[in-house]
Amino acid sequence: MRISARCEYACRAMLELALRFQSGDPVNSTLIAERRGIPEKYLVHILLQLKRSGLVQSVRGAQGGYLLAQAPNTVTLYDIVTAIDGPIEDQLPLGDDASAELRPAWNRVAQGLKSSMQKILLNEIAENADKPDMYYI
Amino acid sequence: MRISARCEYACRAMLELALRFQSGDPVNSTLIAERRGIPEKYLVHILLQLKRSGLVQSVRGAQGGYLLAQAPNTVTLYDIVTAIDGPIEDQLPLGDDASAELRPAWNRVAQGLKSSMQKILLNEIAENADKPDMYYI
DNA sequence: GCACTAATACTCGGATAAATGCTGTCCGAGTTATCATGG
DNA sequence: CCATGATAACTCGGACAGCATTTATCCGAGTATTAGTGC
Repeated sequence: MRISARCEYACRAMLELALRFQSGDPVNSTLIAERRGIPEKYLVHILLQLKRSGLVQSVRGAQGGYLLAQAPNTVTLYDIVTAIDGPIEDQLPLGDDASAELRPAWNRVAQGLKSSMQKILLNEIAENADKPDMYYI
Repeated sequence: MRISARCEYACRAMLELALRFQSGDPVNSTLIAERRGIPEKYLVHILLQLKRSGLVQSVRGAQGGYLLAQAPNTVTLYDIVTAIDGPIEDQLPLGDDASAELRPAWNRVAQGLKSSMQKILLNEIAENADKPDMYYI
C-alpha cells in the first residue's frame, strides 16, 4: 500500500515540466534533477518510462530535453502513477492465486483509489506550487 | 501502491475468524492456514500482529487458538490493513524529505484510500463468502 | 475415585535465511546543435 | 560568406551492483488441556 520513491520522483518531474510547459522548449534531465532533488541518472530512466507511456515527449541532441506530451490540465495523478507502477489491479491481490471472497473488496479499493487519483490534475498541483504556503488538513 | 501478500493473508485469516465468530470457541492457526491456503508458520506472526493491534484475541494451551476481539460488523478493511502495514501516511511520500508541492495531492489520495477502505466491513465480506458466485465488475 | 505427573497441543516471540524488488550507477550508442576552420 | 568537420550537449536503453523489504522458516519458551498412573 505504499508509494515508491520512483513514483514520487516521476510526479516531481512532471510538476517541473508542467511549470515550464508554456515556454514550449524542452527541459533537460540535469535541470529537473537539480530543481527537484532527484538523483540524476535515476531520473533519466523514469523520464523514459513516462515517455513510453505517452505522458512526455523528448527532443534529442544539444538543447534537447523533455516536455509534457499533453497539457497539464489533461494529466491526472492516476496517469502518472500507473505509468510508473503499472495498472493498480496488478498491485492488489486480484490474480489467480487470490482469495475469491476478498476479490470484491479489493476491487472496491482499487476503484476508490483510482477515482481519487483521477480527480487530481497536474495543473492543480502546479498552481498550488505557486502559492507556497498552503496547508491541507 | 501495492498490497502485500502479508496483508492479504491477514484479511483471509480475519475472514475465517469472522465466519467462526458465532461459535465462540477459538480457532487454531493450523486450521486457518489449511482452510485459507496460508503458510502456517508465517500466519502465526501475522495473527500475533493482529492481536497486538487489538483485532484478535488468543487463548493459549491445548484447545486454544484465536478469535476476533470485536464483532465482524465493527471491523473494517482499513483496520486490518493498517494493523499490518501501519498508518497509510507512513507509506505515502509525506515525510520530511517529501516534496511540499505534492503533499496536498498525496494527502487527498490517503484520504480517498482511507475512506474507501473504511466502507468495507468484515461482516460484508463474510456474508458474500456464503454466496459463492458473486461477481463484481 | 482422587491426587499427581507426564504428555500433548497450543500460543509467543526473537533470530535468521532466502527471495524479491527498489534505488541508483555505469557504460556505450545514437542524435542534434554549436563552434571552429579553411577556402 | 559558406561548406565541412569536430566537439559538446543531449537522449536512449540495457546491464548490473547494493540495499531494503518481504516472505518464510526455525527454535526455544510459556501455558493450558488431556491422558495416564499410583494409591
